Amino acid sequence: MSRYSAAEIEAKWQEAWDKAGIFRAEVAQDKPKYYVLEMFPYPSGRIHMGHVRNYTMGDVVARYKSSTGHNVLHPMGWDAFGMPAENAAMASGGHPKEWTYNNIADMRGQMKPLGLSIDWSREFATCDPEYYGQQQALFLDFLDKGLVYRKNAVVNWDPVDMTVLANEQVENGRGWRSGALVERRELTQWFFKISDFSEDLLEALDGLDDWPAKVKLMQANWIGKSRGLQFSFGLVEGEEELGHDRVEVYTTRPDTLLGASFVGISADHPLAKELAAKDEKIAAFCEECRKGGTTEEAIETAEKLGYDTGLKARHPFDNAWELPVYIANFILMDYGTGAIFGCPAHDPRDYEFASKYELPIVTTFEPVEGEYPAGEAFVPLKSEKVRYVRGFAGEEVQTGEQGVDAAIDFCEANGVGRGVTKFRLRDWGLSRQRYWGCPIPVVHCADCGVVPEKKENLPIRLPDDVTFDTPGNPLDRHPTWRDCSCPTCGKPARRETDTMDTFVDSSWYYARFTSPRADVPIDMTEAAYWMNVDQYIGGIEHAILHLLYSRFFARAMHICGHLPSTAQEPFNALFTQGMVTHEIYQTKDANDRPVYHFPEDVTDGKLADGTEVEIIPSAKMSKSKKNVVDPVSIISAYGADTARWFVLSDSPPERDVEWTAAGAEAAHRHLSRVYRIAAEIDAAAPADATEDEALLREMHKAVRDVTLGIESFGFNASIARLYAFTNALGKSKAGGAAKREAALVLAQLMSPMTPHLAEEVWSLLGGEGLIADAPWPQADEAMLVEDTVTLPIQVNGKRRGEITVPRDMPKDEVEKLAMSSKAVIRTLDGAQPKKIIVVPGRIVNVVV
RNA sequence: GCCCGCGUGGUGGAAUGGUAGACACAGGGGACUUAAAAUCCCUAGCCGUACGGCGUGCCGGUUCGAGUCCGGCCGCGGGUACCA
Repeated sequence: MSRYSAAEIEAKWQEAWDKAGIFRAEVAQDKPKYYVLEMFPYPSGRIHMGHVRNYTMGDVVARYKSSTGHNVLHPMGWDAFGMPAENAAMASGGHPKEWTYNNIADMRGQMKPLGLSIDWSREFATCDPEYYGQQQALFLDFLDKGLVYRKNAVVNWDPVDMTVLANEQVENGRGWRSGALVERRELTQWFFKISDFSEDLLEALDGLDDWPAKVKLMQANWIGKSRGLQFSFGLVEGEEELGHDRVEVYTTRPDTLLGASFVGISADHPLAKELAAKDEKIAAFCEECRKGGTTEEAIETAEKLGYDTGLKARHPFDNAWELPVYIANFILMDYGTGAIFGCPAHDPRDYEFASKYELPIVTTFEPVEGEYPAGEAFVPLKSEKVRYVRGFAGEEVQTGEQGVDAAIDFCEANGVGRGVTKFRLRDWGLSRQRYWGCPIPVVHCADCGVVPEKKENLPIRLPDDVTFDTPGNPLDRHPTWRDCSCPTCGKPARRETDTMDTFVDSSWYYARFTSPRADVPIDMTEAAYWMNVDQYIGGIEHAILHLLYSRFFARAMHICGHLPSTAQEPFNALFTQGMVTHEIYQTKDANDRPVYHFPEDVTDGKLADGTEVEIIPSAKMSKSKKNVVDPVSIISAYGADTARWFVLSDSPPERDVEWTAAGAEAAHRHLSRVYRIAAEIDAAAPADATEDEALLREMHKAVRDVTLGIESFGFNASIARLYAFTNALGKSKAGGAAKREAALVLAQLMSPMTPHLAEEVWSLLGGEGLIADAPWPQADEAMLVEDTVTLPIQVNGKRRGEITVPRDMPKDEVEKLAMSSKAVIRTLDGAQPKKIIVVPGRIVNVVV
């Protein structure tokens, strides 16, 4: 008997699958289709365990669906544009294109040995001109339909490198290379009108039954629908001096209007700009407000700063009541009207601000019962009832929600503003001042203005002859690339040098996979058959942006005739998987700074020279912490099936999984055991045919449980069940025929996770054809029914004993039996039960 | 700061509101072996010699019954619109 040799087996079966071409997906109208997609990888150059886990999960689904009669589409591609390629070019002088395509070749080479059931004929990279050219065509169609426009928006500006920085390139408010203090600066940028779809994107979440509730909640909060009051404060100084006689504000808490203590405006508000033009101190303060990065986090956590403009605003309910007007650094021009009224008593930010500038804090409502909180803003849930002490509409005691509604009604009736619905969702700025992205296909003409490029001129290709020796966008400083002629008038003109956000690339790749070589963005016949993605799998980090942008894109593509209306929600089911983590091994250098060590250099908590390492609990694998395990080395040591089995076995798929060397060895030992059990089935062993039924019952239960596990993404549960079934098979004294049947079914149940080993066992035991082509086994209901059940017996909710009864025993008989059991008699000790609860087939609880 | 998650033995984890710890790792004991490896069997939450008590991050609540539901804390992770 030969031993389990993953290397031999895996190469053999991968070749067999290739030869049979079974993963090639083609339209077949007579079969139900199933489209499985994992979020495609960024080509960093090396696959990591997270990829192995993500793609193995997709592969389990793909192989399972295929064996249940579906025509499966399971493609793979590369999210190939982005900053790391440019960073690599800056660091080591290469070219982003060369770097990216080399990385793709490397990663493809590392991925293929995993034995994934992928249709590689559909592979593409988003940096292929054939892909981004079609993306440019989509952009032009969007432009034509009014879904794209230009406006000013703020970016992180590095005043030393004279370049725009990404948020991750800003560290503690400074540019990562220059170290200069970053400023917010306005640029004219291209935008997608995603805000036109706010209501639809929000409402359609309800229909996404197979999406995680948390993702839908996050998206709903992100879209942020709110109802509030828009009104204006009249300014005490008239418009002769200012050009402004009022400040328009939006508030979601108009019920607290009598608690107003100041009016705040953004440093980018037109009024602030006007004041800044006349007053150097105000100008300097507005500059101060623009310091730091553009992230919401940076703005929200920065110290609250305000500047009293000296202007006064009149309270809308009382002309004599004057409020100071402040410019404040925490008010965003992008949201609402760029101006607020401050109600310190019921808003933490306003409270902090008012405390700092010694502004009044006026309570408008109190708790119905209990203490009013001291030293902080009182902000109960809007659904909670409060007592209004400075209310002006509705009941004295009502919920915040009722108070807001009543306040809006009152204000509208009295001519103070109007109730409006607003969304937090902002339009999607897609301009990037970078080289390695899809060029925006428009031309700037001195006479015609901004003109779309002609479709027949697409793709607008990136030039290859660029350098990265100086900061900034190489397209801007290229000697000739910008030169072109105006598509409208033919005169010399200049190309747009902004490229697209890489989120654009990943917002439609799922649709392009249905017709990856089409000379239009999407072949509608193919899309009609293959869309939607039936199961999408990827990381929770994409819960908001990528998925929201993709949902918008599918709608926009439909409007432009590139997707059927049924594909406007492109992902039927979503699954978000956890990360692969590993413990971290650390020692300290002479200066007490941490030094990290690779897992392969640590044995029993010691380095080769005997130095003890400190073990830090598991964290996401990262190169800087050296807590990485390379899938390539695992595959060469144990085989792909072991890696696949392990990443699925130890944790629920939505949670993180910790990679441990011991776990990987155990996985490999188990697979060897399965191989050995299968190989030994033919050998003569003492057999007892009366054991057959017990084994076959176990088999049918395993079929039921493993199938249920796969269908509900409980891969770890399926694997636990497979361990148990393997143990039963290993110990069984049943006859050869029953064992052979059980082992063939075991191979089938394992085939989505460990396809190579499954094929080997299948062929060893005389299975017909490829296991990858065999139909999924069915559980026989008759074999699943148990005659008796064991019921735990509780007294006052504590378990005191158990009884075994026929499964359909009537309640009162179960009750009698329970009451006469030794455990109950002893525990009751003569006491009379108040109540006896019998849950059939589940539990008996005696309450004293 | 704000939004969303997660927290169970020495470890990874299991558990439609119904026997907490399935399955596995590490551990302990044993069989086989001259010995080892491999394999197989048994054992195992914690405390207590038995009966028993305590246990799912912490505090409180709902329930006959809570890991699971509700409220409040603590810790960790994801997102925060130019990382992908």
